[in-house]
Amino acid sequence: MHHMTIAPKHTLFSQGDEAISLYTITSGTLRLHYDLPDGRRQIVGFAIPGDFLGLSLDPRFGITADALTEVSLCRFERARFMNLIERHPNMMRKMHEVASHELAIAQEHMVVLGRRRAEERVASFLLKWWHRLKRIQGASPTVPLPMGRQDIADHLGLTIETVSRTLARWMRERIILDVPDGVRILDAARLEELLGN
Amino acid sequence: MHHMTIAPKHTLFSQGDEAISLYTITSGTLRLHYDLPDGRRQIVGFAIPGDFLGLSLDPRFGITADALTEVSLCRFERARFMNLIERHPNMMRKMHEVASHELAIAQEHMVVLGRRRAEERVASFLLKWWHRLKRIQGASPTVPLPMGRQDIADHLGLTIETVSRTLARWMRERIILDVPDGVRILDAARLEELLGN
DNA sequence: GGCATGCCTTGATCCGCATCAACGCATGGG
DNA sequence: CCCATGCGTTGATGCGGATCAAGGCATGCC
Repeated sequence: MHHMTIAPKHTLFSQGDEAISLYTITSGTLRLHYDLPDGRRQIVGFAIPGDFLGLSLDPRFGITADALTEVSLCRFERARFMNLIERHPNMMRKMHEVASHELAIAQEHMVVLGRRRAEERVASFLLKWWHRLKRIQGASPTVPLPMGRQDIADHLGLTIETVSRTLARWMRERIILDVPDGVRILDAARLEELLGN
Repeated sequence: MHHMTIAPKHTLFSQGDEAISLYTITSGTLRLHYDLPDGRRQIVGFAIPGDFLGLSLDPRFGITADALTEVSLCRFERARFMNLIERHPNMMRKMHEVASHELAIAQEHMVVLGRRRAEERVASFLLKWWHRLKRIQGASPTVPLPMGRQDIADHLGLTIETVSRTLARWMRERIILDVPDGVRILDAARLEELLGN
């Protein structure tokens, strides 16, 4: 086990790399994405403190992880970690719990990508991100957005223009307020409504 | 542990149900879907013999599973199963392997839903389904499609019309051949090409 | 300062797929 | 048989979001 830090825009691991390590994040945000050879990109999620990376048992990473901010994390040599953990059923159970919870999250995101309209997608993203950050920064209505507009677009299956226009409209309508490096949520109820359950 | 059978169009479990059981499929096909209150539906996957259902540790099912064909399966009382399995690290490890593999599948499907065009989506579906069935029915170029066109559409984030037109075009172009309850793949290389890697 | 670079915004236009509509065809029940 | 029902196909039209294009505004380097 070994502490480490990576700088913004640097890559922790890439899709196809041998998955010899496993990480837990202690500070910062990463984006997790799958890249197509022609440049199209799908961000499958963002990782924040408390999250695990590489807990899959596949021999290679299926996705790329890179830092949006400065990121601190603990790195474990995987073979050793698995060895250790297999002696502790509770730990193993916990790992499985985390993995299967991530599966549920992924399935919900499929609904967003497959069946929701642009505005619903952005509302879904903003509300989910906000709720997720509560564990870290409490219930503040100010939501930091360390990812750029293009990242949000690549997470939601939209273009940067559509994301930008949607947020701009909400600012005009006083649903959100533009603040440095994020937004402040003024009318969460309205956002829930736009989400359309 | 207990064998059981369910009839086509019948529901095994619904989203929100208490997840007291866990299943392994021995024959037949199910669709797994997430429903929005307004009727929109996302099919997150199809389950075939060998697959597990309900191995998540969430107390409730996040999705609905219903039978497309007659389905046979083994049902386990979950608490008992988990109790048993925690004494067997190898089993637990296997469960985790299955869950994390499903997560990888789900992430790949996000790319399809978020970043691929209609024709690529259908090609992706057809090829993946075909490869998956090889484990069951060998390498035959005849692909049974127990799911209807609407199900394919709801899996791919398209409409039934787009799926129907795409398959019809491929039939005209002799890429596939219409056979009862499925299609025969005549030109797999062309499909791979249409997938665009 | 001047200029380049990266990121975001805003407007105009376009197009891929959804929507709307009609029809075909099988199955089953009276 | 007739008719209803469910599912798939096919064509015509429309629209939501992509694409194309231009400009704004930081930041940083020379």
